[in-house]
Amino acid sequence: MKISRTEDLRLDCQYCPVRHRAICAASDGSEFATLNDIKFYKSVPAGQAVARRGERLNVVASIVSGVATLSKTTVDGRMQITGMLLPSDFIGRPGRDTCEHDISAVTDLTLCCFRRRPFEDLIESAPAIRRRLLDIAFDELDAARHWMLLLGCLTAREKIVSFLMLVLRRSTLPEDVDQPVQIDLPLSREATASYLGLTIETVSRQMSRLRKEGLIELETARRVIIPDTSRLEAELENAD
Amino acid sequence: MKISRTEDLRLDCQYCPVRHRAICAASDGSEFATLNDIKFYKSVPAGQAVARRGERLNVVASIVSGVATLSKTTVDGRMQITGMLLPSDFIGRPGRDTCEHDISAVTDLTLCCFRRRPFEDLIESAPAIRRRLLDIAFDELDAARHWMLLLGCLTAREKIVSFLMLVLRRSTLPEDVDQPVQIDLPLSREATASYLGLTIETVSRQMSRLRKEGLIELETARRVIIPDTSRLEAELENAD
DNA sequence: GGATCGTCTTGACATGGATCAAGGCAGCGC
DNA sequence: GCGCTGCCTTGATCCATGTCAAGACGATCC
Repeated sequence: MKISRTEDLRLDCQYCPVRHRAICAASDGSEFATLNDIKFYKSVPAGQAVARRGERLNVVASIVSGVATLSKTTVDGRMQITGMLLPSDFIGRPGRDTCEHDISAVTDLTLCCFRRRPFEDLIESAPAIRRRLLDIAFDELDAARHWMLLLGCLTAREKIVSFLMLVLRRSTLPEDVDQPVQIDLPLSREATASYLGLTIETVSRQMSRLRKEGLIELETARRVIIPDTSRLEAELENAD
Repeated sequence: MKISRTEDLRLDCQYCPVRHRAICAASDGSEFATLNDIKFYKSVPAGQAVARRGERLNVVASIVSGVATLSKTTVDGRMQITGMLLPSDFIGRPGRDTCEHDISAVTDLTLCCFRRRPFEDLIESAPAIRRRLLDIAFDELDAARHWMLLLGCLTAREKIVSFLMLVLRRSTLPEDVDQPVQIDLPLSREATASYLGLTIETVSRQMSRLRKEGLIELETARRVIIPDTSRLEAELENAD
């Protein structure tokens, strides 16, 4: 995709919903002003590719709103989603001009973009951004390795529960603990299956089973109610 | 593990076998001199833990020689090796004082260590080190995500072939292409199984099958001869 | 309402890899 | 030599998950 400037769509950074978690989180003063100055917003509609593997990618970006996936596909069509990108997550790699993954917009997406070259220069001169970037990279690395444990060792049921807990953690926090919580799954069954290294049928069956056991309720296929968070989490007592 | 200074064991960096691939690769001049100055070597015997998950780790290090693994274990004992660390690979995380993984010496290990705090300071003042560190982190992230494709989508046979190709790539380069190549597997069957998300029996069976098909020869269980590299690689035509 | 389409669920069956169990083989101490 | 011990291989069997197939459900359009 050619990412081009979407004029006018420029929220002032100080009102940005991901101000305190994104790449800019640790910046203030002139660093923050510079970021505010050189950023530009970009919208990507649901279903569209943000970038494809091997493609040139001359921007880096933070997700302001929406959900995207990182994925890889074998030549015969098997796909693995290697990351689910939620608001505040970072896209792109400074110092590398081609993209290692397919990046897809799962929902409509708002990206806060920076042209790669100026951003790379900024890294050199802006210590808070640089530290945040390094921290983001290592956090992502830890998360990826943790996901390897899930893919390599966990059962289908444990994978599903892990996924639900992941979505729960990244959701807007429930005000009351021990109250029933409602979460909206960001991914379709197909994408969920691909993320967990399962098939769509297995995902569906395990969800049904959790429902029959009363661990979750399914208001719709994508809207899940968790009556008792701790009981669901207890399903992971052996995993994790 | 308490990593303590091992005096006298201080090779001059300019003769270091991993000089051009490790964290120091991009450094020269005063940066390089500083690294040379503050580094200390540490030996870890085969089988011993370098660090355990959750443990405090006040050093970062490069592997000078030997092989180590990163792994995670579920409470009920299922283990996933999340990384195989070979000479020049980096251990530790600046900005974080506890270790996310179990790190084990597979063979006798020589580590080139830096105390974490001084190293963190160095990152701030030494641009080449900082850039190299960022690059290492992103490379590791790409590798981890690529491994997720392997764990989630590949068959046992494809996993084994991928592993053999990985070892081949990281081995001392064969002078002649299209000549039979001999590789020594750094991991036991058990560790290999854990790395690939398989059982030891499946690893053994797939190795035997590749042998019967003439794709590999097994001089011993750990020493593999690949008569025709391209034929083995062709086994991955659908994967990867 | 009915037709259509995409997504999800459910059932029946197949199978790749796990599990359980036995034995081989090399290295080492005696 | 002999008996360990650790690691690896092989065989028999099982089972969790994949595969194939049929519907169910909800949204949208007419």
